[in-house]
Parts: sequence; structure tokens; C-alpha cells
Amino acid sequence: MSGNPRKILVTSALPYANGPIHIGHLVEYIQTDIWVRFQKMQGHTCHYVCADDAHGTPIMLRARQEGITPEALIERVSAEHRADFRDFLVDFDHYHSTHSEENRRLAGLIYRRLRDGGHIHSRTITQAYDPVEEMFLPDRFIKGECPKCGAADQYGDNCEACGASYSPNELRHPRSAVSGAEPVMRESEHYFFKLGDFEPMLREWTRAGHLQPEVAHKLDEWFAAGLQEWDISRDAPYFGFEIPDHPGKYFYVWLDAPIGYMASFEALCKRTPGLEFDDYWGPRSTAELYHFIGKDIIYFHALFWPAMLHGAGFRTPTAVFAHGFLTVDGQKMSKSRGTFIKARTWLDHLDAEYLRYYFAAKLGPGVDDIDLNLEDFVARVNADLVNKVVNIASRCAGFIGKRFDGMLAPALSDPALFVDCVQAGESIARDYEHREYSRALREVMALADRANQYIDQQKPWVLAKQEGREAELQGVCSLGLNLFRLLIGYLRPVLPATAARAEAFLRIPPLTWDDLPEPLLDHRIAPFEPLLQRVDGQRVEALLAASKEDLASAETPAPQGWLAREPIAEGIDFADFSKVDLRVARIVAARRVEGADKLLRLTLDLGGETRNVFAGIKSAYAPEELEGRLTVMVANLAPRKMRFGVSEGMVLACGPGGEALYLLSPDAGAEPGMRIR
RNA sequence: GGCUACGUAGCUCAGUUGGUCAGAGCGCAGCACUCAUAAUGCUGAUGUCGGUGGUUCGAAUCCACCCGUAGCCA
Repeated sequence: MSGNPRKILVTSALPYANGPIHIGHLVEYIQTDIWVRFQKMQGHTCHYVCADDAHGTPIMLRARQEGITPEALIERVSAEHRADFRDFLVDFDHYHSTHSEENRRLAGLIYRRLRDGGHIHSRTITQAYDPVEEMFLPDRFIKGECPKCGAADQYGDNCEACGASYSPNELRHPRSAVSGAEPVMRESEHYFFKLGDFEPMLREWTRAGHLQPEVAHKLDEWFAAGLQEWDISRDAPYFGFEIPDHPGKYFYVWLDAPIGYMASFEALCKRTPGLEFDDYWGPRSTAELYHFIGKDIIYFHALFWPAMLHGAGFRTPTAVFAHGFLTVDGQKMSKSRGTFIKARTWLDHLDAEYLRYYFAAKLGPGVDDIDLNLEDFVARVNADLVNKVVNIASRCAGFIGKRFDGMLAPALSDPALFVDCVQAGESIARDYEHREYSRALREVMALADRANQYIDQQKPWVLAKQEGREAELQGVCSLGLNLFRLLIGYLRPVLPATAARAEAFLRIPPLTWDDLPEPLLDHRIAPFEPLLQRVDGQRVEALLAASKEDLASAETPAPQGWLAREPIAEGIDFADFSKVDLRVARIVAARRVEGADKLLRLTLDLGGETRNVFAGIKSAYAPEELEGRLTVMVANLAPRKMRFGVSEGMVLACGPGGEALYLLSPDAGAEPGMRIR
């Protein structure tokens, strides 16, 4: 029995809106969804909210790369995410976006309250800046050689070759991953959240049973190191919310991401009569609040988040539940092995419930990683679900249908066995509550074994051949089906679709935990139809193959960088090309032009003929550094009259402009006047 | 590199506070059954519990170091 109904709000971490959901993400959503479905089955009031995490530099850059607005990008990705979750039976009560009015308001409100409480201060920091893109660069967007091992093409925070971690300014030959330009260091004023103000509160909170023990240990280490202030601002250009009192400064994506939990719930309140935001988030809330997260984001949820909430006058979470990561066949998910499996690719080949069951069979309350062992997966799902559980219904239903017109017996033929299995529900419920899913499912499978043993002992197929034993036959099979009903009830949080099919077969309304002790007697059931197909190992092979194909299609060079900004022009034939007469030219003189911001006047020697050319390269070159060098010009361009004189040709350069302009040069040996072809 | 975890039969995992804790499921071998999506039941074999030391009457269980794996280092 479930006692007094609880009021519970549950969240999963917000997926980032720049890519698809993959099976690694699904560990968390499936874990959370099972817990929520269990709570609802217990009769509690439980709301499950989530949202897309839609802000930040990567989204801004990705949108630009695709040539669309960030809003269009996050809209598209959100639709994909929702479809993936729906088809994996992850049943959010509301799915929102951090790029929403609710979130803008709440982020501003929390910021102002923290600021007014004296918990925000500003100071100037020095940060890498991309002079071409005119933007500050996050560490991940600076690449260069590792200062420890010299490996090329490493990110600004750590080296994937040797594992060293360092700061971006230690990187050798640093380059912006956005433009390729060399970053320069530039100052900017940033805003900081003074986490240290909350140390006493956090020390108490983290030790008050809100966290798993191993997580609390980890926090002790962070306390020992001292709590540092947290940089919560970013400079324009940035896709996010502008800080209310500081134009041109934006909230760092990690500030408004967890506030997205509140925003999503507020949106749910707006469309749910009687549901009050403050009942769940107000400082005197008696509701329970749980966050399911991955172990990589513990820092944000166990320190920043409770401190922010507390400092802004909201309640703190009841608990934060961290889980581990997913490996496939014992290794990190790998695109080349085909184990980087997207949610959609899985659904194209296999049933969502197979994965829900397998994850549940492996999940415990701790932060250990779990492994999807594909061979084990096939064996486990088939053995447990088809051979054990569904088999019980399958082997009993035939007799009930054919011999008794679908009617179940009026009494239980072995009440003690039934009661045993009902009582096992208590510890199964306890296990679900404590996120001991693997333990719960072991218990359920042990009950399934007992049901199959019972049927074997009673031998209904023998009774069926004997005159006058019809009542016994009906009793045995009816008990078998009642045990099956219990098992389906216990599995319902994990397998909602199979449970729905089983409920249709038994002709009963959706099972609740409180329904379970009451057996189904004198009741007519529907004809049996297969409730769940076995997993076919070949489908798994096909899934892996398709995941490799995903990679291939992802690698076909989607236009990036410069090509995305300016696609290659329409094709021309050689005759067209031949019309352009390109010649090597020596810059014999370069002069600034009075009254022109961008122009230099170049005198070009073509080896016997000189030309006067105006070039818009003043922002990138000083005249004296040009004199004497060779370059390339269009020699047969029609002369053009300009304000400052006639330009008799054009020199060739590339780059977006400003300081980023690059004049072409021929290799050594070229002489003025040579034609380029 | 520092820290937090993890490392138990071929595979996936249980083993609350040190003393029937060397286990379960799958797989494997044999037997039985044939109602059931070739499903089920019974019996059996398999492990110096990552390695090396140590504490203890006694350690998978505690301590130290080492090896391997994952994550974090804001």
C-alpha cells in the first residue's frame, strides 16, 4: 500500500540542442521514466519535466555553419528530440526549451536576487579572442599542439593523445577552431557568482542525505580545494539571454540551463489547472524535488544549483541522483565500430522496450558505468521476457481459451503461492523507490521461475487429457495467468507498451500497485496473441551496420567554414577561364590614398609595363611591407575610374576583410609578366 | 598528474556491519516433459573473488602499494 500520496517533481538533465539523442543519453531518460512511472503507479502525484538546453557558443556556430538562425536550429532539434523520447516511451509531462520566455524571466529574477544579495561581482579577465570572427573563444574552440607531448590538433583544455590538462594559453601554435586565425588575448569584464558565500549552507546540504555517498565523498574533495567563484557571463556574440543590467553581456549557458527545470514546470503549471509553481519551488514547499543527472555534471547540480536556489529564495532539491555512463561491449561508444547508436537508428531496427529492459536490468543506485553487451543483451531479453514471463501467459491461455471459453476459475487453486508473489511486491516496490532496478528485476524473474515451476508440477497438459479434472485444469491455468498479471504489474514501469498489450489481453484497466493483491477471478479474458517478439541477433548486426552508415553520411563533407559562407560558384568551361589574363606583378610602390579608408595605391611592374591599381587592403598591410614583393593581378580587367584616379587591374587576395586579408604570392623563381594558367 | 569509483565463473552481475560468501541468471553437459514464441523443469561441471604485501584466530569483505577501466579537476 502506498500510504499518503506524495507530491513529487522529477527532472532529467536537459539534452543539448545541437545534436541527436543517442543510447548513452537514454540511460538517464529511461532510468528517470521508470522511476516516474513507478511513482504514478503507486498513486502519487508525480510530474516529470525536461527541456532542450538551447543556448551557448556551439549552437550559435552550428547554426551559422548550416546557414540558419539559432532559433531555427533549436526548433528542428527539439522536434527530433521529442520524437525520439516519445518513441522510447519516455513520458514527460512537459518538454520545454531554455530559450523560452519563462526561462528568460526566471533567469533574470534569480540573477537579480543574487545580485541584490551581494553574491554577484564583476572583474576584468583576459581571454582568448578570435580577431577574425570578433568573438571570444571558449577553450574547446582553440586548437593547437599539446604543450606536454606535442600532439597536433588538440583542444585548449586537454590533450586526447597524452591526457594532459592545461590552459589554452599553454597551447603551442594556437588557432581558432572557428576561423583558423591565431587567437589574441583580450580583456573583458565578466560577472561572477560568489559560490564561496554559500559554503556553510552547501557543507550542510551535501551531508544531509541529499546525495549518494560516493558523490558526497567527491564533494569533500572540492570543499577541501576551496570553492571558487563562478564565471556566469559571456560576451557577445552569444546565443542566450542578455544580462538585464549589462547590455552586450550574456548569461553563460550553464546558468540558465538548470533554471530550465523551473521554466518547464512553470509552463506545465500554465496549462494544468490547480498546479501551483510555488507549491513545488517556493521556500516552504513540502513537495519532493529530484534531479536525475549524469556523473559528469555533479558539480553544477550539487554545488552551483542548490546555492543559486538558496540564494534566490527558492527551495533546494530533495535529492540529486547521479548515474554512470554507457559503454558498448566494454568500450566507449565508437562511430567506427558502429556502437555510436542514435536513438532513431535503434528504433529503425529494434524495439524500444528491449533497451528499456536491458538498461533496467543493469541499473543500480550508484554512479557505476553500465555496459551494453550486445550478445548478453539478446540472451537476456529473450530469456527473461519471452522465455520466462510471456511464456507463462502463452502456455496457460490456450487451455483457458479453448476449454473454458476464456473464463478464469472462480477461486485460486494455490492461494499461498499467489500471496507469496503479492508480498514480494513490497520489496520490489522498495527497490524501485531506491533505484535498485537490477535487484527488482532479479526478484521479478525469480517469481517468473516459480510460476513456471508451478505449472510444470501441476502439468495442465496431463489434466487436459483426463475426464473429470476440468476444474483443476481451469484452476491451474487461472493461477498461472494471475501470476502473470502480477509480473506484468511489477514490470509495468519498465515495459509500458507490453503491459498495455497484456492488459488488453486480460481485459483489465491499467494496473496500479494497489490493484495487484486482488486476483482476477470469474473473469473473461481475450484470446492470446504474442505480446513480445524475441530479439533477432541479425537485427543487432543490422543496427551496427546502420550506425556505421550514419557515420559515413555524417562525413560526406557537409559544407563547412568558408564554403558554407560562400558556396562554390557556378561551373565555367576552359574558354571562360582563358579570358581571364592573370600575370605575376612586382609591387614597386605602395602609397596611402588621401581621403580613402581602405585603399592603397599600388604601382605594379609587369616586366616592361607598369600599372596603377587601387587595392582595398589598407587594413591588413602597411605600404612599406608590400614594396618589392611579387603578387598576382588580373591584367586584362577593364580599367575603372575611381574617385582617386583610374585603376588598371586588380590584385588577388582572399579573406573576409579587416585585418584578415591575404595577398597571393607566387613561389620563388616567378618573374613579373609571367602568365598564370 | 591529483581525486572519486569500479575490477568476483566463458558472458552479465549478486555478495548489508570480516566468520556455511564462494553465489544467481545466461551459456555448456546430461536427464525429463511436450501445454507454450524450440519455450519449461530437474541434475551437474567451471572461479588461488585484478596483482603483491599487511592487520586478524579468520578477508572477496579492512589497510598499503601496484596494474587496468570510467569520470571529474570548476
